[in-house]
Amino acid sequence: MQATVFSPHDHTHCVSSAISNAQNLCVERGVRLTPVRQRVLELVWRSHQPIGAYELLAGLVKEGFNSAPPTVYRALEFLCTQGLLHKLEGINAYVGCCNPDTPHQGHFLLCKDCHQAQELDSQYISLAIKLSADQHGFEIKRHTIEIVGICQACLDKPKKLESKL
Amino acid sequence: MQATVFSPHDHTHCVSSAISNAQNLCVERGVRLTPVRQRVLELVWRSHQPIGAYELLAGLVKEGFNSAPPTVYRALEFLCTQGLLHKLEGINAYVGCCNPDTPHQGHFLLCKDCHQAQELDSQYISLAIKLSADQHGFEIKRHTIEIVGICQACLDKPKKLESKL
DNA sequence: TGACAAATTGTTATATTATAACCTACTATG
DNA sequence: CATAGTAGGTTATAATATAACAATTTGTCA
Repeated sequence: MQATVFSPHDHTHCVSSAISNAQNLCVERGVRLTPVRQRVLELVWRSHQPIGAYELLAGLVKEGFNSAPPTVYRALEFLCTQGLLHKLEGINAYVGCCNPDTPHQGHFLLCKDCHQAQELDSQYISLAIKLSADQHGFEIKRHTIEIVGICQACLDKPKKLESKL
Repeated sequence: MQATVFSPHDHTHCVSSAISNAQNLCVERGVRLTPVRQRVLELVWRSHQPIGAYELLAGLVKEGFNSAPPTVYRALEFLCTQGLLHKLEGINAYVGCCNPDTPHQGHFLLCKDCHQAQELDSQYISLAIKLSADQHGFEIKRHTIEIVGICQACLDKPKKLESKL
């Protein structure tokens, strides 16, 4: 099976490579990855799970940024617009995008147990959606695909201790 | 093209048939479609668009129900659990389900212009999602599919007046 | 350089969405 | 009618998000 967020990996590397990739992209696009924006991006990537706006805010404040909610929401809006993050609508949380170079809408598997989010890259899903929309003469602007369930790692885990209590 | 919410139709009939269908279903299932629950269901169906919890609350209060937010959220939870409504996560709003007899997850086209929601019934989307999840050994509990864009009716409409101003 | 325009962030206040906790009233059943 | 379970009422507050305006920084170009 391919590597996923559900399997162990060097997350520090994920973070640093995501940041440097973002820096390059922003230079190419002539937009500014300001300190606040970069810090938010790092905080999202550093989290091993989707993370909410107010948790990010707490992170910023802890690091000396003099921030309030609008600061975070603006940074999140910028980062989502640039395709560097995706928002998970079902849980009001944000995750880093693994492939921001080619802008796209995210499709996600969300584990109810470990709370990790795995971004999918399925041509079939995109195609099926396109077909359905076309049948209705509907012009797609964006879409949200969030699949909630239990990931393989959690399915394989031994049952919780509570069963022994 | 098939009839959709985007095309004109007798909405009064939609409402009354949805309610009587719901009444039958609840009897069959041995659950109670109480006055508050039925009223919320009617208000959702009567709206020509997805409708939010607080707007529903206002409707209840206007009709003499002595209600507060928990009342509405409880009714919505019941109705969603029974498959009588779907929640649109992207806009925190609710729509009636056209086929509550066979429980399912909704797939929606949401028009940015007229704000109507069309529920899809695409085997392809369901299949594509199932395939992707299976590839990752992921067990699906539920999913959210929301496609935002412009519906055919709105695409066909003459351009807005503002272009003449 | 200096001055202006545009973009970004700070700041305060508030809107919107949702739930916790506890109490009361109703409903079905024996 | 006693009572257990379900539903709704009530108050308070949590969690999420934005409006509006001021201050600051950045880029540009005369």
